[in-house]
Order: sequence, then structure tokens, then C-alpha cells
Amino acid sequence: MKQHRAEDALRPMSRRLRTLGVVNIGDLQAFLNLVKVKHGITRRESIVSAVHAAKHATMLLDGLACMSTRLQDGCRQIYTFHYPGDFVALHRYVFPQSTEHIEVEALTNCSIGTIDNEVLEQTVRHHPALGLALWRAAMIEASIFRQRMVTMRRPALQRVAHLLSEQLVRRIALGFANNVIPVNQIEVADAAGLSTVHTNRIFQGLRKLGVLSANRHAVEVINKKRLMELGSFDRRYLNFRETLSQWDIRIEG
Amino acid sequence: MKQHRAEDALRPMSRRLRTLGVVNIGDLQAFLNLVKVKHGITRRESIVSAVHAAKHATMLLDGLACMSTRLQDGCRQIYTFHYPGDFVALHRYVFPQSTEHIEVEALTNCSIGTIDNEVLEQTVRHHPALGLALWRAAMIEASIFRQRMVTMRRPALQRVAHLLSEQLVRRIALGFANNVIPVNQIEVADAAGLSTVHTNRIFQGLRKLGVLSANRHAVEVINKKRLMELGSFDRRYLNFRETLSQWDIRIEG
DNA sequence: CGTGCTGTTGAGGACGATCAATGACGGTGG
DNA sequence: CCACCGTCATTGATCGTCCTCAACAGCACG
Repeated sequence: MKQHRAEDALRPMSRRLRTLGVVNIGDLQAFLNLVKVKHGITRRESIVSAVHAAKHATMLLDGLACMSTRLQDGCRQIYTFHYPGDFVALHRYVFPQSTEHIEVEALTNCSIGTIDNEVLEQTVRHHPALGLALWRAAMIEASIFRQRMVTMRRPALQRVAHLLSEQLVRRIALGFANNVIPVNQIEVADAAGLSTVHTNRIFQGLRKLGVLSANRHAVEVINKKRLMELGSFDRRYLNFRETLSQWDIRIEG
Repeated sequence: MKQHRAEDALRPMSRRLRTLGVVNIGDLQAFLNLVKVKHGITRRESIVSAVHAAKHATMLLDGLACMSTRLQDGCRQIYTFHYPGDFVALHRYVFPQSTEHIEVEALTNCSIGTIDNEVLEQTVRHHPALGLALWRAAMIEASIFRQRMVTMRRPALQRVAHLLSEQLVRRIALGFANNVIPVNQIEVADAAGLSTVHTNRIFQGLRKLGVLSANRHAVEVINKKRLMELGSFDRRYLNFRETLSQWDIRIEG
């Protein structure tokens, strides 16, 4: 019963680990057995502090979160968004002593999973494929950061288009059927490095171009192709195709 | 003789691995024994293509290099600079199939070291501390990317000041005694995401502020403290202090 | 029915890009 | 030794993007 529900909750991790190259069922199961599930994280709540992150590896099981930091002037820089199956705050796993001020914040109600750091270390030692998978997850994140540096040099419309393209592609890869990205304009602005006012004008532009729906209270993509063209989106930096094709993982939904 | 020279060349790797947590001499030696040294890389030369990167892990032993990419419009985005002891193109180690267009380019004459991927994998399996060290190196790089995203939101003067602060701190940590950063304005512009024209005006500003020397053909910092203040530089993101103090590594020079 | 959060609109101004040209320096070949 | 060339640094002027400030509208919530 409880066990049964936990397995459902862990499905995103199972899928993610397989796309990261964990092909051996024993490796996979060894990992899944360690995860403690925690439901009921609410919007705005801090995920890393909520689980005393320095002692645990943390992963997002359900909902939407973001890795961000508060700047001196009070504004928030969102580094990346996190979807179910993402490991969050991996930097704290390899640098437990780190004093970086990085927050992971729930943007919707979330469920998370945690694994005690020491237990995970032991397990990784016996299942090297797991260590490599974690490393790969971190490297994909780094690719996202690099890509963002490139994108930030482009004008605002293309920048936002690229950002939304990335979210859409990542969501589709996880099997989300609809084209609604559950973020608001403030969050897009903080991620794109734009003011909310200008971001709003960009959204109006994207709506006039028929890329986003007229729905004012949702980010709903109605012309995916055009969006990606505008953003010059090239998914290669996400390192999806390789892992997906190599292990023949189905993309459901 | 040849062995002797190779050991000199590998000193940066020895130091770096220790700061990354490789405390066991056996682990360290196992790694160093695998490195093939290659001297004579010349400025402008591509380092990753020069060594057929997909089959080798590569590290910089001497000189200055940068990880960069060419944008559609022809301009170059420099993601980060590489100093002796840095692993370059680590992403190609965990994603050998990756089709990302990332270049590593020599900015001065360089020496590099390479290790065959398969050989390295075998060795890492027997020396997990090495795997963790590689992962940590990659995570520090990711921190640098994140920090750059923050910095890119600040005005040009502070942005350049932060960028130069980082280079200075990294160089000092490696024992470079002087305060000259061997880059030109074009490279700073490409890394900061500014035009060369504006970068030049920023340099003039930094000179007037007494932060950089009047020497027009070198980036020479003459007021380190002021530079870091201007850039609001906080070295914590480099994860130096922890690793350095934890294992008590001396900073020479 | 107020209060807070998000989205929207307008006006003014600053920062940085772009274009174009010139200067300074080192290396090369005649 | 000088003429030439390529690279890098510098300067001026113009223009566009985006920020800031300020106000208001819509909606959900208690």
C-alpha cells in the first residue's frame, strides 16, 4: 500500500535514470530503494532548506521548481527550472561544505525524494553506473547554463522564445501532453534576465505572432515550430537524442 | 629524462587533483601515470580537435585556453577560461556522442595532457576518488557558468570587473605571481558579452579609476581590492576555500 | 469588500550596439 | 631600411533596446 504509492511517485526517477544510461535493473532498483518520498511541498516553499540539503541528495518527483539566487538588489535570478525526475542541488552532493547561496524553490506544489548522502555514496560505490548518471545529470544542467549565456546576448523576444522552447521540449520529453508551461511572467522575466514590464511586452508580441495563446493567465504555446524558429532553438545542448536513441527509451504522451 | 620532463609538466594536475579531494597518493599516481603530454599547441589552435576529443579526456598543462562557441552571426561566446590543471571538455567524457558545437581554443601557446577515455574509465572504476574529483571539477565549472548568468545582468563596468576578478583569483590560486591577465580586449568582450568598442571604453574607465595599469597592451591589475569591490566579487562560488582548507593545500608563489 | 498578486499601459531616459574611421605596434618581404 | 599588412586599441556619432517609474486593471482570496 504505502510501498505501492511510493513506486508510483518514483516513476519519474526510474525514467530519468534510464535516459541517463542506467540500463541494469539491479542498479536502478538499488537506487530507487533508497529514496524517501516527501509529498506536500507547497508553492514558494524552499526545497533545499526543507530537507536539510547538505545531508541529503534531493530530487523532484512531482511539480515544478527552480534553482535561483537572490541578488544584492533584491531581484531573483532563476538559473533553471526543474521538472519531475530532475536532481536538485547536485552541487551540494559533491561540495557538502559549499557556502554558495543557491535556493531551490517550489513554483507549484511539489513532491520530492531524498537519499541520505552517505547511503548514496555507499551505493554509488557498488553501482558505478549510478554515479555516472548523476554526473551526466549535472552536465546537462551545465549545458543549460552555457546555453543561457548565449541566449542572453540575443534580443528579448528571441531570448524568451528560446527559454520557452527549452521548457516545452523538456516537458514533452517527460510525457506532458499539453503545451501549457506552468510559469508566470515574473518567473520568465527572472529566468530570462528581463524586467517584468518588458517581458510583458514580449509576451504580447508572441501572442500577436500567434505563438502563444491569447489566454492572459497561462503560458500556452500554440505554434511550437514558430516558437523554436524565433528562439533559434537547437535541442542538441540538452543531450537528449543521444541518450534516448542509444537506449531506446519511449517518449510517452 | 623524458619521464622527468613529463613529471614537471604534470605538476599542475597533481596540484589540482589534490585540491579536488584526491588525498591518496596511489589514486593520484594512478591518474598521472596515464597522462600523455603534448607540447607545442600554438595560439588560435583548436585543442579539442587537435586531440580527437571524443576518444580522450583532455587537460590543460600550460598556457591559457578558453571554452567557446561560434554563434550564427559569427561572433564568439567565451564560456570560461582554462588555466593549467583544468580539465577541458569534460562534457565529452560523459557524453561521448554529444553533438554540441563547443570549441576549446588555445589563447596562448599551450601544453596539454590526454588520457584515453577507456583507460580512464577503467582506472576511475578502481579509484573512485578520481571520478569524484573529475565530477567536482565539472561542478566548479558549472558554478562559474551560473555566476556568469548573474553577472550578465549587471552594467558593463561591474561585469568586466567581476570577470577580471575571477581570472585574477584563479590565477593567484595557481601560484601566478604577477597581476597580468594574458588576454586582450576582444577576448574579454567575447566572454563578457559586450562589443569590443564598449569593452574598450570600460577599460579606459577602469584605468581612470586606478584599477588597471595604463599599459595599453596588457590587462594588468594594480588595485585588486578595488577591482573586486567594483565587481561585487564573492569567491565562494569557486568552491576554493573549502577544498583548500580541508586538505591544507599550500598556495605557492 | 478590501487586499495581494499578476498582468498591462505610457512616458522618459540610460546603457550599450553599430558603423566608420583612425592610431599604434609588430612582423614580413622587398 | 622602408613599405606593407594584420591585429589590436581607440575615438566619435547615431540609434535602438530595454530599464525605470508610475499608474491602473483584472482576478483570486480571505
